[in-house]
Amino acid sequence: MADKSAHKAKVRDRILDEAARALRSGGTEGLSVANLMKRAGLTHGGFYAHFENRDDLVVHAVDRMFEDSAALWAHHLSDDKQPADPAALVDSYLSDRAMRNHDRGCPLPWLSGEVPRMPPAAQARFHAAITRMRNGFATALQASGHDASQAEALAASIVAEMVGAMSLARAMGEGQDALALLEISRNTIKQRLLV
Amino acid sequence: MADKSAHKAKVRDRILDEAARALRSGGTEGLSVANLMKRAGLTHGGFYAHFENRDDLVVHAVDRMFEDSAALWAHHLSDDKQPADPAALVDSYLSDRAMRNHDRGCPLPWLSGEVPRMPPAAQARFHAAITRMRNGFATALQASGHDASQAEALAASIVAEMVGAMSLARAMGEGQDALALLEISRNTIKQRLLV
DNA sequence: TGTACATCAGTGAACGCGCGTTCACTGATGTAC
DNA sequence: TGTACATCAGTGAACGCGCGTTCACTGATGTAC
Repeated sequence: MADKSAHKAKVRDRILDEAARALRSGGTEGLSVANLMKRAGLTHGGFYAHFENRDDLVVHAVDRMFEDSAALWAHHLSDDKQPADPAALVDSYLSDRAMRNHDRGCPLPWLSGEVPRMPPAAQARFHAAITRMRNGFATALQASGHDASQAEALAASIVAEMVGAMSLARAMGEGQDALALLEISRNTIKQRLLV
Repeated sequence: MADKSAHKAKVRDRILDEAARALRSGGTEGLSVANLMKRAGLTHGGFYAHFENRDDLVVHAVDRMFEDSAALWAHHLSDDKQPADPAALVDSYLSDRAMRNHDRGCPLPWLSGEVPRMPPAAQARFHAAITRMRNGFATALQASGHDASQAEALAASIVAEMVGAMSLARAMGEGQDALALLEISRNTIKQRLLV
């Protein structure tokens, strides 16, 4: 029994992992049940042993996406072991690598426009994730010497610029112009980080 | 003959207008030929008298969207009649009204994530439109006293923040928090506009 | 001016296809005795 | 320990549906004489 349910949890995990990647690179509408199950090495009928329906999957896949990107952020935010490093976070978020890795990292630049068409529970996850990002960045700003009064507004503004710059880089086709735009934003934001 | 082709052009225009609105609020995948033609008061079969296929429509609808939003921008950029007013442009771009009007205005915050899945010709339109926005804003900055050397980078950074702030506002559900985020970005950007 | 013909925007039935979902089934695994 | 039974993850055929596209047609309009 224990073995059986552990196996099931593992398979569900694999499906969610594939779903989170497919969602990022194909959008909500680009993710089909049959395709997803094939990617996970199963047939489509088995899907309903793991999820109530397609919407249920989308909600959990959105959760998974934000867990992944929260882990990336955690590297640069302060905890017991290390001090906060907002500049490194900016460099990482707006890196050439992050632009090219469509199926990893923060989904906001790719999926924001589709949020209003997602199931309500998934929309709530986006709201929560954005709030978490803003708060995390604001805390890091305070830890590196910014006034509490301005840290919140500066964090919101910078998070907006990061998401927008990455959106535009992708919309420009990820070529030379896109790389140049990312560099401009990295530099401009790091300038704004100076106390 | 003249009457007939004038009529056809008018109908095509109506289809494109509906398509541009549907594209903004429903995304590329949300726009179906049958639905669109019904909105335009026609049956789906007639579609192919006006467009080669669905991709052809998408390309022209993207053109139409950017024509619409270029007209909005023109109000605030310098020409023979008026001086440039970048602050007014920012207020207008990030207004509560712009957030709520899903089917009008600049499509970048809604559609950037879908660009890689659009027909190549439509992708090229996005690239061109982004370049036009950046250049227009940079010119306005120079006209209001910024050094040529920094105007370009500042324009790119501000355009990114505007697109990102509007993306996030929509992704947050357009409620109180979204409005607050827009206000923060408006204020932060206008601060950055000061020479 | 009136008639016969040509054009072509628009109609609506039909197509093949992929979608989300259902369901009777299979067969490996865990449990009871 | 060995056997009989129950469970249930996963299979694969089938469903109804909306999609993009095709095509034979209709009927209003423009042209030729």
